Amino acid sequence: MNGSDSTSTVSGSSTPRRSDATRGAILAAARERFAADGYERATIRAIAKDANIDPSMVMRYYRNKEGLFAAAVAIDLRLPDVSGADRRPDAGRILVEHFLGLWEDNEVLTALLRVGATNQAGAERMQGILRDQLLPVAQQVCPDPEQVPARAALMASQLLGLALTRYVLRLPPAVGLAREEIVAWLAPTIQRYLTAPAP
Amino acid sequence: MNGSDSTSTVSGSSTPRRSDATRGAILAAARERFAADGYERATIRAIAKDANIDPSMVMRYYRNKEGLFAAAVAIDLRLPDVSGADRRPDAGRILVEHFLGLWEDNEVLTALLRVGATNQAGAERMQGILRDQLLPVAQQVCPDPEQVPARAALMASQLLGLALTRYVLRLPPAVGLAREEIVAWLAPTIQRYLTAPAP
DNA sequence: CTCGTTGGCCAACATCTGTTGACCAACATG
DNA sequence: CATGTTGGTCAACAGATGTTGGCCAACGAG
Repeated sequence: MNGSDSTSTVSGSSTPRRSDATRGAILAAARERFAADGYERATIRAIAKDANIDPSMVMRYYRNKEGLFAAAVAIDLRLPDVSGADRRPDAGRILVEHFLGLWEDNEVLTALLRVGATNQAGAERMQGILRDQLLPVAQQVCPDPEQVPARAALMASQLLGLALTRYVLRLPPAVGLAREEIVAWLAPTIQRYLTAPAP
Repeated sequence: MNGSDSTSTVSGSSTPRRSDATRGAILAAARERFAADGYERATIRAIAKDANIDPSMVMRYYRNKEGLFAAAVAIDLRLPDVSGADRRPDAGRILVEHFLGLWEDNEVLTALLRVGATNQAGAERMQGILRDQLLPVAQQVCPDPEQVPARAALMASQLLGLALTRYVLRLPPAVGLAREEIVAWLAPTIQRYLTAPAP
Protein backbone atom coordinates (compact mmCIF):
# COMPACT_ATOMS: atom_id res chain seq x y z
CA MET A 1 0.00 0.00 0.00
CA ASN A 2 2.68 2.45 1.04
CA GLY A 3 5.26 3.52 -1.48
CA SER A 4 8.05 4.05 1.05
CA ASP A 5 9.17 0.42 0.99
CA SER A 6 12.43 1.18 -0.79
CA THR A 7 14.31 1.41 2.50
CA SER A 8 14.31 -2.30 3.27
CA THR A 9 16.98 -4.50 4.78
CA VAL A 10 18.77 -4.44 1.50
CA SER A 11 20.94 -1.34 1.38
CA GLY A 12 20.42 -0.86 -2.31
CA SER A 13 20.90 2.87 -2.25
CA SER A 14 20.02 5.02 -5.20
CA THR A 15 20.23 8.22 -3.16
CA PRO A 16 22.13 7.53 0.06
CA ARG A 17 20.66 10.00 2.49
CA ARG A 18 22.62 11.45 5.34
CA SER A 19 19.96 10.21 7.74
CA ASP A 20 20.20 6.57 6.76
CA ALA A 21 22.08 5.73 9.94
CA THR A 22 19.28 7.15 12.07
CA ARG A 23 16.63 5.48 9.98
CA GLY A 24 18.40 2.18 10.47
CA ALA A 25 18.79 2.71 14.19
CA ILE A 26 15.08 3.42 14.49
CA LEU A 27 14.17 0.28 12.56
CA ALA A 28 16.52 -1.86 14.61
CA ALA A 29 15.16 -0.50 17.86
CA ALA A 30 11.61 -0.89 16.63
CA ARG A 31 12.16 -4.55 15.71
CA GLU A 32 13.64 -5.24 19.10
CA ARG A 33 10.82 -3.54 20.97
CA PHE A 34 8.04 -5.03 18.87
CA ALA A 35 9.57 -8.46 19.34
CA ALA A 36 9.92 -8.05 23.08
CA ASP A 37 6.74 -6.18 23.93
CA GLY A 38 4.21 -6.49 21.14
CA TYR A 39 2.51 -3.61 19.38
CA GLU A 40 0.81 -1.68 22.17
CA ARG A 41 3.58 -1.77 24.74
CA ALA A 42 6.32 -0.96 22.26
CA THR A 43 5.91 2.79 22.61
CA ILE A 44 7.37 5.24 20.18
CA ARG A 45 9.06 7.00 23.06
CA ALA A 46 10.83 3.83 24.13
CA ILE A 47 11.91 3.03 20.59
CA ALA A 48 13.21 6.55 20.11
CA LYS A 49 15.15 6.37 23.34
CA ASP A 50 16.74 3.09 22.24
CA ALA A 51 17.74 4.73 18.98
CA ASN A 52 19.04 7.80 20.81
CA ILE A 53 16.86 10.26 18.97
CA ASP A 54 13.74 12.28 19.57
CA PRO A 55 10.32 10.61 19.27
CA SER A 56 9.27 13.13 16.67
CA MET A 57 11.87 11.79 14.27
CA VAL A 58 10.03 8.51 14.16
CA MET A 59 6.95 10.31 12.98
CA ARG A 60 8.88 12.26 10.42
CA TYR A 61 10.44 9.21 8.85
CA TYR A 62 7.58 6.74 9.16
CA ARG A 63 4.48 8.92 9.35
CA ASN A 64 2.91 7.12 12.30
CA LYS A 65 3.23 4.04 14.45
CA GLU A 66 1.53 1.82 11.94
CA GLY A 67 3.93 2.95 9.23
CA LEU A 68 6.87 2.22 11.50
CA PHE A 69 5.57 -1.26 12.15
CA ALA A 70 5.03 -1.90 8.47
CA ALA A 71 8.59 -0.86 7.71
CA ALA A 72 10.02 -2.82 10.62
CA VAL A 73 8.52 -6.18 9.74
CA ALA A 74 9.11 -6.28 6.01
CA ILE A 75 10.79 -9.63 5.61
CA ASP A 76 11.75 -12.17 3.00
CA LEU A 77 11.83 -15.71 4.34
CA ARG A 78 14.18 -16.80 1.53
CA LEU A 79 12.55 -20.21 1.51
CA PRO A 80 14.68 -22.77 -0.27
CA ASP A 81 13.58 -24.34 -3.50
CA VAL A 82 12.39 -27.89 -2.94
CA SER A 83 10.94 -28.59 -6.36
CA GLY A 84 13.85 -30.68 -7.59
CA ALA A 85 13.15 -34.40 -7.73
CA ASP A 86 16.15 -35.09 -5.49
CA ARG A 87 15.09 -32.59 -2.85
CA ARG A 88 11.40 -33.35 -2.79
CA PRO A 89 11.67 -36.37 -0.48
CA ASP A 90 13.70 -34.22 1.91
CA ALA A 91 11.44 -31.19 1.76
CA GLY A 92 10.25 -31.61 5.34
CA ARG A 93 13.73 -31.71 6.82
CA ILE A 94 15.01 -28.89 4.64
CA LEU A 95 12.11 -26.61 5.56
CA VAL A 96 12.23 -27.31 9.29
CA GLU A 97 15.96 -26.65 9.38
CA HIS A 98 15.54 -23.48 7.40
CA PHE A 99 12.81 -22.26 9.71
CA LEU A 100 14.82 -22.93 12.84
CA GLY A 101 17.70 -20.91 11.49
CA LEU A 102 15.35 -18.16 10.45
CA TRP A 103 13.77 -17.80 13.87
CA GLU A 104 16.95 -18.00 15.81
CA ASP A 105 18.74 -15.06 14.31
CA ASN A 106 15.86 -12.94 13.20
CA GLU A 107 13.85 -11.08 15.78
CA VAL A 108 11.56 -9.76 13.09
CA LEU A 109 9.66 -13.01 13.06
CA THR A 110 9.11 -12.94 16.78
CA ALA A 111 7.91 -9.37 16.49
CA LEU A 112 5.56 -10.32 13.70
CA LEU A 113 4.06 -13.22 15.59
CA ARG A 114 3.69 -11.25 18.82
CA VAL A 115 2.01 -8.37 17.07
CA GLY A 116 -0.08 -10.58 14.81
CA ALA A 117 -1.68 -12.14 17.87
CA THR A 118 -3.24 -8.87 19.03
CA ASN A 119 -3.13 -6.51 16.10
CA GLN A 120 -5.20 -6.61 12.96
CA ALA A 121 -2.47 -5.14 10.76
CA GLY A 122 -0.01 -7.69 12.10
CA ALA A 123 -2.36 -10.57 11.40
CA GLU A 124 -2.86 -9.34 7.86
CA ARG A 125 0.87 -9.11 7.34
CA MET A 126 1.19 -12.75 8.35
CA GLN A 127 -1.60 -13.63 5.95
CA GLY A 128 0.42 -12.00 3.20
CA ILE A 129 3.55 -13.95 4.06
CA LEU A 130 1.67 -17.22 4.11
CA ARG A 131 0.07 -16.42 0.77
CA ASP A 132 3.13 -15.06 -1.01
CA GLN A 133 5.92 -17.17 0.41
CA LEU A 134 4.65 -20.32 2.08
CA LEU A 135 1.96 -21.24 -0.41
CA PRO A 136 4.37 -21.36 -3.37
CA VAL A 137 6.47 -23.91 -1.50
CA ALA A 138 3.48 -26.16 -1.09
CA GLN A 139 2.79 -25.65 -4.74
CA GLN A 140 6.23 -26.93 -5.65
CA VAL A 141 5.67 -30.34 -4.12
CA CYS A 142 1.94 -30.86 -4.37
CA PRO A 143 0.54 -31.69 -7.80
CA ASP A 144 -3.13 -31.01 -7.09
CA PRO A 145 -3.61 -27.20 -6.94
CA GLU A 146 -6.84 -27.61 -5.05
CA GLN A 147 -5.05 -29.12 -2.08
CA VAL A 148 -2.29 -26.53 -1.91
CA PRO A 149 -3.91 -24.04 0.49
CA ALA A 150 -4.86 -26.74 2.98
CA ARG A 151 -1.38 -28.26 2.92
CA ALA A 152 0.24 -24.85 3.34
CA ALA A 153 -2.06 -24.11 6.26
CA LEU A 154 -1.16 -27.38 7.94
CA MET A 155 2.53 -26.70 7.46
CA ALA A 156 2.06 -23.20 8.87
CA SER A 157 0.19 -24.52 11.87
CA GLN A 158 3.04 -26.82 12.87
CA LEU A 159 5.88 -24.41 12.15
CA LEU A 160 4.20 -21.41 13.74
CA GLY A 161 3.12 -23.57 16.64
CA LEU A 162 6.70 -24.50 17.33
CA ALA A 163 7.76 -20.87 17.09
CA LEU A 164 4.92 -19.85 19.39
CA THR A 165 5.70 -22.33 22.13
CA ARG A 166 9.47 -21.99 21.84
CA TYR A 167 10.20 -18.37 21.01
CA VAL A 168 7.13 -16.44 22.13
CA LEU A 169 5.54 -18.24 25.04
CA ARG A 170 8.88 -19.84 25.88
CA LEU A 171 7.29 -22.88 27.44
CA PRO A 172 10.19 -24.60 29.21
CA PRO A 173 9.78 -28.05 27.63
CA ALA A 174 9.69 -26.46 24.18
CA VAL A 175 12.74 -24.34 24.90
CA GLY A 176 14.52 -27.43 26.18
CA LEU A 177 14.22 -29.31 22.92
CA ALA A 178 17.49 -29.71 21.06
CA ARG A 179 17.68 -28.49 17.50
CA GLU A 180 18.22 -31.97 16.10
CA GLU A 181 15.35 -33.33 18.16
CA ILE A 182 13.01 -30.78 16.65
CA VAL A 183 14.13 -31.58 13.15
CA ALA A 184 13.79 -35.30 13.74
CA TRP A 185 10.26 -34.98 15.07
CA LEU A 186 8.88 -32.23 12.86
CA ALA A 187 10.41 -33.09 9.50
CA PRO A 188 8.22 -36.17 8.98
CA THR A 189 5.17 -34.15 9.96
CA ILE A 190 5.86 -31.43 7.42
CA GLN A 191 6.79 -34.00 4.82
CA ARG A 192 3.48 -35.74 5.35
CA TYR A 193 1.44 -32.54 5.27
CA LEU A 194 3.07 -31.64 1.97
CA THR A 195 3.29 -34.90 0.08
CA ALA A 196 1.15 -37.62 1.67
CA PRO A 197 -2.07 -38.46 -0.16
CA ALA A 198 -5.05 -36.62 1.30
CA PRO A 199 -6.58 -38.79 4.03
CA MET B 1 -1.21 -15.82 45.90
CA ASN B 2 -4.51 -14.04 46.36
CA GLY B 3 -6.99 -15.40 48.86
CA SER B 4 -10.06 -14.28 46.91
CA ASP B 5 -10.06 -17.24 44.53
CA SER B 6 -13.20 -18.75 45.99
CA THR B 7 -15.33 -17.12 43.27
CA SER B 8 -14.32 -19.38 40.40
CA THR B 9 -16.35 -20.66 37.49
CA VAL B 10 -17.86 -23.26 39.73
CA SER B 11 -20.81 -21.69 41.48
CA GLY B 12 -20.15 -23.62 44.64
CA SER B 13 -21.47 -20.94 46.91
CA SER B 14 -20.75 -20.99 50.57
CA THR B 15 -21.90 -17.39 50.93
CA PRO B 16 -23.94 -16.38 47.87
CA ARG B 17 -23.34 -12.69 47.64
CA ARG B 18 -25.89 -10.28 46.27
CA SER B 19 -23.31 -9.04 43.76
CA ASP B 20 -22.64 -12.39 42.14
CA ALA B 21 -24.58 -11.40 39.04
CA THR B 22 -22.44 -8.32 38.54
CA ARG B 23 -19.27 -10.25 39.22
CA GLY B 24 -20.28 -12.76 36.58
CA ALA B 25 -21.15 -10.06 34.07
CA ILE B 26 -17.75 -8.50 34.57
CA LEU B 27 -15.97 -11.80 34.06
CA ALA B 28 -17.96 -12.59 30.94
CA ALA B 29 -17.27 -9.17 29.45
CA ALA B 30 -13.61 -9.44 30.40
CA ARG B 31 -13.24 -12.80 28.68
CA GLU B 32 -14.83 -11.44 25.54
CA ARG B 33 -12.66 -8.35 25.46
CA PHE B 34 -9.43 -10.14 26.29
CA ALA B 35 -10.17 -12.68 23.58
CA ALA B 36 -10.96 -10.04 21.00
CA ASP B 37 -8.37 -7.39 21.82
CA GLY B 38 -5.57 -8.84 23.94
CA TYR B 39 -4.43 -7.52 27.28
CA GLU B 40 -3.47 -3.93 26.56
CA ARG B 41 -6.36 -2.95 24.35
CA ALA B 42 -8.99 -4.60 26.51
CA THR B 43 -9.50 -1.56 28.71
CA ILE B 44 -11.24 -1.69 32.05
CA ARG B 45 -13.56 1.05 30.88
CA ALA B 46 -14.65 -0.96 27.86
CA ILE B 47 -15.16 -4.10 29.93
CA ALA B 48 -17.19 -2.15 32.48
CA LYS B 49 -19.34 -0.65 29.78
CA ASP B 50 -20.03 -4.11 28.35
CA ALA B 51 -21.04 -5.29 31.80
CA ASN B 52 -23.19 -2.19 32.34
CA ILE B 53 -21.44 -1.08 35.48
CA ASP B 54 -18.95 1.50 36.57
CA PRO B 55 -15.22 0.93 35.99
CA SER B 56 -14.53 1.35 39.67
CA MET B 57 -16.53 -1.79 40.41
CA VAL B 58 -13.99 -3.82 38.51
CA MET B 59 -11.27 -2.55 40.80
CA ARG B 60 -13.34 -3.21 43.88
CA TYR B 61 -14.00 -6.82 42.96
CA TYR B 62 -10.73 -7.76 41.32
CA ARG B 63 -8.24 -5.32 42.82
CA ASN B 64 -6.59 -4.37 39.57
CA LYS B 65 -6.39 -5.30 35.91
CA GLU B 66 -4.01 -8.15 36.50
CA GLY B 67 -6.34 -9.63 39.09
CA LEU B 68 -9.23 -9.39 36.68
CA PHE B 69 -7.26 -11.19 34.02
CA ALA B 70 -6.23 -13.91 36.42
CA ALA B 71 -9.86 -14.47 37.41
CA ALA B 72 -11.07 -14.35 33.80
CA VAL B 73 -8.80 -17.01 32.40
CA ALA B 74 -9.01 -19.67 35.07
CA ILE B 75 -9.85 -22.72 33.03
CA ASP B 76 -9.99 -26.47 33.24
CA LEU B 77 -9.39 -28.18 29.90
CA ARG B 78 -11.18 -31.34 31.11
CA LEU B 79 -8.84 -33.44 29.02
CA PRO B 80 -10.16 -36.94 28.49
CA ASP B 81 -8.44 -39.94 29.97
CA VAL B 82 -6.51 -41.87 27.33
CA SER B 83 -4.65 -44.26 29.57
CA GLY B 84 -6.89 -47.25 28.87
CA ALA B 85 -5.35 -49.87 26.60
CA ASP B 86 -8.32 -49.60 24.24
CA ARG B 87 -8.10 -45.82 23.97
CA ARG B 88 -4.36 -45.49 23.75
CA PRO B 89 -4.12 -46.23 20.01
CA ASP B 90 -6.79 -43.55 19.45
CA ALA B 91 -5.26 -40.95 21.73
CA GLY B 92 -4.35 -38.65 18.85
CA ARG B 93 -7.83 -38.55 17.39
CA ILE B 94 -9.52 -38.22 20.77
CA LEU B 95 -7.30 -35.34 21.80
CA VAL B 96 -7.59 -33.43 18.55
CA GLU B 97 -11.37 -33.73 18.59
CA HIS B 98 -11.52 -32.64 22.19
CA PHE B 99 -9.34 -29.62 21.47
CA LEU B 100 -11.41 -28.53 18.52
CA GLY B 101 -14.56 -28.62 20.63
CA LEU B 102 -12.81 -26.76 23.40
CA TRP B 103 -11.64 -23.92 21.19
CA GLU B 104 -14.86 -23.51 19.35
CA ASP B 105 -17.11 -22.78 22.27
CA ASN B 106 -14.69 -21.32 24.73
CA GLU B 107 -13.41 -17.85 24.16
CA VAL B 108 -11.24 -18.13 27.26
CA LEU B 109 -8.67 -20.07 25.30
CA THR B 110 -8.49 -17.45 22.59
CA ALA B 111 -8.09 -14.80 25.26
CA LEU B 112 -5.35 -16.77 26.93
CA LEU B 113 -3.40 -17.28 23.73
CA ARG B 114 -3.78 -13.67 22.62
CA VAL B 115 -2.64 -12.37 25.97
CA GLY B 116 0.08 -14.95 26.40
CA ALA B 117 1.73 -13.72 23.23
CA THR B 118 2.39 -10.24 24.61
CA ASN B 119 2.00 -10.46 28.35
CA GLN B 120 4.32 -12.12 30.81
CA ALA B 121 1.53 -13.12 33.20
CA GLY B 122 -0.40 -14.64 30.30
CA ALA B 123 2.59 -16.66 29.15
CA GLU B 124 3.10 -17.97 32.66
CA ARG B 125 -0.52 -18.97 32.89
CA MET B 126 -0.09 -21.02 29.73
CA GLN B 127 3.02 -22.59 31.18
CA GLY B 128 0.94 -23.67 34.16
CA ILE B 129 -1.72 -25.22 31.97
CA LEU B 130 0.84 -27.13 29.95
CA ARG B 131 2.48 -28.37 33.11
CA ASP B 132 -0.64 -29.24 35.08
CA GLN B 133 -2.99 -30.46 32.39
CA LEU B 134 -1.18 -31.37 29.19
CA LEU B 135 1.85 -33.04 30.69
CA PRO B 136 -0.20 -35.61 32.62
CA VAL B 137 -1.82 -36.71 29.38
CA ALA B 138 1.55 -37.38 27.84
CA GLN B 139 2.42 -39.25 30.99
CA GLN B 140 -0.56 -41.54 30.53
CA VAL B 141 0.63 -42.87 27.20
CA CYS B 142 4.41 -42.59 27.37
CA PRO B 143 6.24 -45.08 29.54
CA ASP B 144 9.59 -43.31 29.76
CA PRO B 145 9.18 -40.36 32.18
CA GLU B 146 12.24 -38.68 30.75
CA GLN B 147 10.58 -38.25 27.38
CA VAL B 148 7.30 -36.89 28.72
CA PRO B 149 8.10 -33.14 28.67
CA ALA B 150 9.41 -33.27 25.12
CA ARG B 151 6.39 -35.18 23.87
CA ALA B 152 3.99 -32.83 25.65
CA ALA B 153 5.81 -29.86 24.13
CA LEU B 154 5.53 -31.33 20.65
CA MET B 155 1.83 -31.97 21.13
CA ALA B 156 1.37 -28.44 22.41
CA SER B 157 3.24 -27.01 19.44
CA GLN B 158 0.90 -28.65 16.95
CA LEU B 159 -2.34 -28.03 18.83
CA LEU B 160 -1.53 -24.45 19.74
CA GLY B 161 -0.23 -23.86 16.24
CA LEU B 162 -3.55 -24.88 14.81
CA ALA B 163 -5.38 -22.65 17.28
CA LEU B 164 -3.07 -19.79 16.46
CA THR B 165 -3.49 -19.95 12.71
CA ARG B 166 -7.21 -20.75 12.81
CA TYR B 167 -8.67 -18.84 15.75
CA VAL B 168 -6.22 -16.03 16.44
CA LEU B 169 -4.52 -15.06 13.20
CA ARG B 170 -7.48 -16.42 11.24
CA LEU B 171 -5.37 -17.24 8.20
CA PRO B 172 -7.94 -17.98 5.50
CA PRO B 173 -6.63 -21.42 4.47
CA ALA B 174 -6.60 -22.49 8.12
CA VAL B 175 -10.10 -21.19 8.70
CA GLY B 176 -11.23 -22.97 5.57
CA LEU B 177 -10.24 -26.40 6.80
CA ALA B 178 -13.16 -28.64 7.67
CA ARG B 179 -13.31 -30.12 11.12
CA GLU B 180 -12.93 -33.69 9.87
CA GLU B 181 -10.02 -32.66 7.66
CA ILE B 182 -8.20 -31.29 10.68
CA VAL B 183 -8.81 -34.42 12.67
CA ALA B 184 -7.68 -36.63 9.81
CA TRP B 185 -4.43 -34.72 9.34
CA LEU B 186 -3.53 -33.88 12.92
CA ALA B 187 -4.55 -37.04 14.75
CA PRO B 188 -1.66 -39.12 13.32
CA THR B 189 0.75 -36.32 14.17
CA ILE B 190 -0.32 -36.16 17.80
CA GLN B 191 -0.41 -39.94 17.99
CA ARG B 192 3.14 -40.10 16.73
CA TYR B 193 4.40 -37.37 19.07
CA LEU B 194 2.90 -39.25 21.99
CA THR B 195 3.59 -42.88 21.25
CA ALA B 196 6.15 -43.36 18.48
CA PRO B 197 9.63 -44.42 19.59
CA ALA B 198 11.96 -41.45 19.94
CA PRO B 199 13.70 -40.90 16.60
C1' DC C 1 -37.34 1.65 63.46
C1' DT C 2 -32.02 1.87 63.54
C1' DC C 3 -27.84 1.29 61.90
C1' DG C 4 -23.91 -1.20 60.11
C1' DT C 5 -22.92 -3.47 55.73
C1' DT C 6 -23.01 -4.04 50.95
C1' DG C 7 -23.57 -2.62 45.96
C1' DG C 8 -23.14 1.01 43.07
C1' DC C 9 -22.13 5.64 40.74
C1' DC C 10 -19.57 9.96 40.06
C1' DA C 11 -15.74 12.86 39.65
C1' DA C 12 -11.22 13.31 39.79
C1' DC C 13 -6.03 12.13 39.98
C1' DA C 14 -1.62 11.32 37.81
C1' DT C 15 0.46 9.36 34.09
C1' DC C 16 1.30 7.84 29.61
C1' DT C 17 0.05 7.67 24.74
C1' DG C 18 0.53 9.17 19.64
C1' DT C 19 1.14 13.19 17.32
C1' DT C 20 2.19 18.13 15.96
C1' DG C 21 4.51 22.47 15.01
C1' DA C 22 7.88 25.86 16.16
C1' DC C 23 12.55 26.42 16.38
C1' DC C 24 17.75 25.65 15.77
C1' DA C 25 22.34 23.64 13.67
C1' DA C 26 24.79 21.53 9.95
C1' DC C 27 25.41 21.01 5.41
C1' DA C 28 25.62 21.73 0.21
C1' DT C 29 25.30 24.63 -3.57
C1' DG C 30 24.98 29.13 -6.19
C1' DC D 1 29.25 34.64 1.73
C1' DA D 2 24.18 33.84 1.20
C1' DT D 3 20.55 30.62 0.93
C1' DG D 4 17.69 26.65 0.67
C1' DT D 5 17.54 21.96 2.31
C1' DT D 6 18.08 18.39 5.55
C1' DG D 7 18.68 16.30 10.37
C1' DG D 8 17.41 17.04 14.76
C1' DT D 9 15.52 18.85 19.48
C1' DC D 10 11.99 20.94 22.55
C1' DA D 11 7.68 21.78 24.35
C1' DA D 12 3.23 21.07 24.14
C1' DC D 13 -1.51 19.13 22.85
C1' DA D 14 -5.58 16.19 23.30
C1' DG D 15 -7.11 12.04 24.56
C1' DA D 16 -7.05 7.64 26.92
C1' DT D 17 -5.76 4.64 30.82
C1' DG D 18 -5.44 2.47 35.52
C1' DT D 19 -6.71 3.69 39.84
C1' DT D 20 -8.68 6.18 44.07
C1' DG D 21 -11.89 8.12 47.36
C1' DG D 22 -16.13 10.19 48.47
C1' DC D 23 -20.87 9.89 48.34
C1' DC D 24 -25.63 7.77 48.12
C1' DA D 25 -29.34 3.95 48.05
C1' DA D 26 -30.78 -0.53 49.24
C1' DC D 27 -30.61 -4.12 52.22
C1' DG D 28 -30.72 -7.11 56.66
C1' DA D 29 -30.11 -8.05 61.55
C1' DG D 30 -30.95 -6.13 66.30
